[in-house]
Amino acid sequence: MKVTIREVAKQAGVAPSTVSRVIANSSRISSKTKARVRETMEALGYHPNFNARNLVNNRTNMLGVIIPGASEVAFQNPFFPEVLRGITTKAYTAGYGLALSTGQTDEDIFNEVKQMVQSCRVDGIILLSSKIDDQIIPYLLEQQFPFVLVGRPDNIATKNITYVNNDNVKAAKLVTEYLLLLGHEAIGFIGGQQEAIVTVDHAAGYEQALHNAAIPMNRDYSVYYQEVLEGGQQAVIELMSLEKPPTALIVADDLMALGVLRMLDEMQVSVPEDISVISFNNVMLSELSSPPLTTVDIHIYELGQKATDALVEKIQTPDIEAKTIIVPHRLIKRQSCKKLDHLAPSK
Amino acid sequence: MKVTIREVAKQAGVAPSTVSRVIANSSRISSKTKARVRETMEALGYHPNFNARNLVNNRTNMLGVIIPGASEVAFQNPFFPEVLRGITTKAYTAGYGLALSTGQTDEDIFNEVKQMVQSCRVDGIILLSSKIDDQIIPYLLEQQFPFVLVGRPDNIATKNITYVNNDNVKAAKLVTEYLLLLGHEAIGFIGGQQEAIVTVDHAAGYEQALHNAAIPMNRDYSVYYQEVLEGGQQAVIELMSLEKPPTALIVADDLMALGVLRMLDEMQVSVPEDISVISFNNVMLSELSSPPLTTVDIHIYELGQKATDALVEKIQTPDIEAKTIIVPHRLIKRQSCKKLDHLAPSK
DNA sequence: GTGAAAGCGCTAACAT
DNA sequence: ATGTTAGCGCTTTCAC
Repeated sequence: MKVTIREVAKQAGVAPSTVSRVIANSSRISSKTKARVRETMEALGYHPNFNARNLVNNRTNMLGVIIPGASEVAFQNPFFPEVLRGITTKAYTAGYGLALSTGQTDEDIFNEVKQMVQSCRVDGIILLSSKIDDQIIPYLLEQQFPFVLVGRPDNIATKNITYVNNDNVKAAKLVTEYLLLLGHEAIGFIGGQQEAIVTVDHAAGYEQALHNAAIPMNRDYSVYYQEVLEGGQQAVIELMSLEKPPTALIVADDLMALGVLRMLDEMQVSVPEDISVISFNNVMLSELSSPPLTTVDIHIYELGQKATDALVEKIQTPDIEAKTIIVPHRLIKRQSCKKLDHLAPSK
Repeated sequence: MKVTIREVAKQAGVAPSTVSRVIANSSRISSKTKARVRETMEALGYHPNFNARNLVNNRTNMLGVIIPGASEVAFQNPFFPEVLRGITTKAYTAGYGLALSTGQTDEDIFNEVKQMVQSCRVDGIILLSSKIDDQIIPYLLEQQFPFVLVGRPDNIATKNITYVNNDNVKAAKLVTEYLLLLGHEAIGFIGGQQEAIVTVDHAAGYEQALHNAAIPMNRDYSVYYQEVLEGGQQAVIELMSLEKPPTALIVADDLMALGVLRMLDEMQVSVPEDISVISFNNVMLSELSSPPLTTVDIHIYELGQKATDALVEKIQTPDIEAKTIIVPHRLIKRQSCKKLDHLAPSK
């Protein structure tokens, strides 16, 4: 059936070990033999058996990519395809294949990770965003298995974790300060799922900015929704029915912001005239909404690339020390925010 | 380092083969031994070595997923994450892992496919959408390697290809007829990349409908763009600057339609009052645009699921004959289409 | 510079 | 019902 190293050897009149050395391009094989062997490999259509190599080398040249929570849900958000793009390009150039997690529940996924690790399916793992009380990270640490995290660990103090993240606290602070500068004080905060670390960080940045501006926190102004699209819509209902509704909204994610815009539109509240909206991620679609969204570009693609680079490095240099890579963010001003009216010159 | 089958055997006082049989849950092992062996496996933290198994079994329990063209570009479109979701769930329940292609150029990808096949990296392959003159399919056929195609083969007559598709001709016809019913005759067609089979089918359906309605084709009304977002925008410029611009637009994809809406908005052309827009896919976002898009739901998620089911079946029953699975489509009427004014009762 | 042989961890005859 | 043994296809000492 499949052509093996022995047949190549026989055909080329050398020993199997020689063929193996040719594959590895060993320096102690005469270029003449190399040429001859390569020729027969070509002629016979030889391809090394991946599993046999893996078995003896204890390597797979595969990277595991763990999509958190339900990939079911995750894939609804352009964040994941976008990191995947970044991962993909770097994995390709580094010569690694990608194995995707398929589990839907946290438990399934944890089992998959164990599988990948224990059964030598992958050489390293990329964890896409972490949640509070995650059990995967401690496990990987204990196993001393190479991995990188996109996002940050629950407890920053935890040593030996290489992660690639944005400074989400600062980004949220920036966004809040921007709205404050525009004269808004009643600023609503629509966060993503509460267990997500990014949500925690966003909330922290938001609070810091308000605190620095000496604006008292209004608990009613902070709401959290897991569902991206419906979440945005429900959040608007919740916030806009307050006695004193906010004049500006910080939204966890562009997609969620689209839901927000939609609901606002239905309520005949116009953006940015009646209310300002700002969000995070700068997903491709954010410039296509009406109005185009003011948002924070977090360079998702780069997160994926940097994570992959770091992982490959870690695999190839096991003793390398853990790194923290912070990808910068950037405020993209478009048309969804406006100075609060009573501050406008016309007043 | 890792604990092997021998150690479990020794520890449990049995032969390695017995342990192997316990793993396979062979019926000819006493339940007493099974229990004992399982216990020691647990105690020692044994996990079977994936590569060793693969080597002897010639299976990998992995499915290759080939993202066409540049995954770079592909991932910008929600279509791929969405099929992936479908694939993911079914792969998980069937006990298969997923290996993603990472190549960016057609050539890279073709090499990856060859790798996957020749080096026994995967048991089967899912091809996500096909192009004209694709070289992968002939190769896979020649190798007699299990694969399914999402989309349809270039030449339907080609035998032995299992594929999962929509009836895109019919869908495009439906859409055109719907617009005709609304009184539109000047109907623009904004297609995706011309080499994509889906584009060819869409164009065919569009032409059929016009033909049946005895409306002469206006060549200027058909334009093709590869880029999803900018493509939509450019297409609008091209079509709207015609002497007699269309009163309705058929757009290859929801995302592209968002680009179309955006540009129309900039031109102060209002949808659906001034022009009707209809598209394909019913991606989650399509109901969030303003106005919400009338579109054809092609059940992308189901395409992924069905494809995976078919592939798994094919792997497990190699001699099964090729199937064609057509996933039904459905017109989702929202607010982007309207009766042409001169037909309205007020006229 | 090249060959012979052992072994990676597992499974599947073939014994018993 | 369980043990023995021979490989799967490759790499890698160790000889020469």
